[in-house]
Amino acid sequence: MKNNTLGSLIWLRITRFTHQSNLLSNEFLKQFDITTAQFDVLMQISTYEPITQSELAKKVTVTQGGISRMLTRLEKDGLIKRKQDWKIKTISLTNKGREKLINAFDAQLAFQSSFFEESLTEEEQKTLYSLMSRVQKNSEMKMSDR
Amino acid sequence: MKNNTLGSLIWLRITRFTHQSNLLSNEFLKQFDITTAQFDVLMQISTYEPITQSELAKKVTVTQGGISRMLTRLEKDGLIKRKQDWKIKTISLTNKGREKLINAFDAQLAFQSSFFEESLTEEEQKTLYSLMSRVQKNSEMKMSDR
DNA sequence: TTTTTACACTTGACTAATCAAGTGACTAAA
DNA sequence: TTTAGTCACTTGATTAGTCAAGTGTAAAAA
Repeated sequence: MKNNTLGSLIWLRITRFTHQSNLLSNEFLKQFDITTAQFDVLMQISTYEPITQSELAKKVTVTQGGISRMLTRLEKDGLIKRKQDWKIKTISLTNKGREKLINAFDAQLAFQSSFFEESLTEEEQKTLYSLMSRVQKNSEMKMSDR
Repeated sequence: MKNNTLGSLIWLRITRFTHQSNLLSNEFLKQFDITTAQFDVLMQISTYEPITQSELAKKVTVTQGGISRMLTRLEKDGLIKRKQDWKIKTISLTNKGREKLINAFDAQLAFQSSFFEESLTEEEQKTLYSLMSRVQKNSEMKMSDR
């Protein structure tokens, strides 16, 4: 077993950061009685509603099965509604869901941003964004040609 | 709802990348009959063995409960062994676990690195590493003072 | 000596995701 | 008109994690 590569060190940092910031974010969002994953889904619905489940699944990069269960939970909490239109199901926010999202939106974005604003300058954040964009696009490409 | 901040855009890229690269990595590691999370744990055990469960939990940034379940799975597969020493349990690799890790190690590190090597220059990778290190350390700090 | 405290670990209830097999409804070929 | 196919969605089995309450053992206090 040879030594750690630069790439594997970056990978570890990114993985750890994602895990930690997710935990902190879930803790933060508890005041709105919502999780990070749910916030993500609600955001996408509010942007694209009315939207089908399969389209939504693609937007949040989750499988059909994953989105099905997630929506079941959100529906149970009364945040979204599914309507059987023809043979597909159309998703939209309920008033309760819309309210919850509006309440959480600014706070959550500020919270997410704080991770970077606290540790990097504006210039460095721009650099990080451009580097991560390229890395992420590359992995997206790898996903599609499987 | 005001517009997206720079930080929230970075956050999205990082989150998506982590999710995608994890899926791809799990797919890749199937040839070794192991998952990304398991590889991570085996790596830490091999570096620090013999190690207690609570120490290990800290190394892989997972809760006590999480590591307990993970080790149950790894033990069931015969990759690690737990020994009740005094009142604490000491974890170490079995021969099977050590072999599996040695087999997968180089390939997995090369796989992880490929994400960055394919999309960034050596110089850019160094920049990304230094930026992500600072961001991750900041989130680690936030984790500890809760 | 009994009782409390502290620590290491486990477990139950839950969220969130995967894959793969299973429904249910409409569409097109036999 | 029956049959086969396709598409959108659901569901069962599994992995992986959280939190919080529970268990068992050893040391310290009563």
